[in-house]
Amino acid sequence: MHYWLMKSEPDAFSIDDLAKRKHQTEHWDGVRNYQVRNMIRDVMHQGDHAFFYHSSCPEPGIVGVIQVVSSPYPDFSAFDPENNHFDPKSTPDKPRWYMVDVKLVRKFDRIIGLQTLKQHKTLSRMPVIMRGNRLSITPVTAIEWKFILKLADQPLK
DNA sequence: GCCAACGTTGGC
DNA sequence: GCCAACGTTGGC
Repeated sequence: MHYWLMKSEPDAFSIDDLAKRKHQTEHWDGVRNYQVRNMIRDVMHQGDHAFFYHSSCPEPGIVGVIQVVSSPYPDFSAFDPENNHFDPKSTPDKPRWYMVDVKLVRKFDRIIGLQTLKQHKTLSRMPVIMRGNRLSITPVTAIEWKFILKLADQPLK
């Protein structure tokens, strides 16, 4: 069982978009980075939980929790020439890119902002708070996971 | 295999 | 819109 943090630009796909999908479930396509591909394909499992992170937006931060509800399978958006993430080197016979389906578990009452994440020493090793981090999916430790959930449920002063 | 050029990400 | 960081590409 693993924990993850999954980034998405809310302009492209937000947690509210996920909430509107059938069964509040959608495939997480578009990963085109080998490190991330390898984690999806080789480490990620059905049942894993992940934080949904909004990036490149007015208020970047963690906005909720999602769950991996499929095994990894070939990212078919790579096969479609009309798709932004089309990759002619990936074919159904020899897929290069993989994805999973994710389901909404909960949306936080408030965003756990990047600034908040940076304030806590417990979270100082999370890649997401480091400048220049380019991985759209990163592992989260059990300690970080619990700590962030506590933050999310802490009453506001 | 090196590395410069280029493209993308993402915070600000 | 700027720019730092870093991945990818391609010439050699």
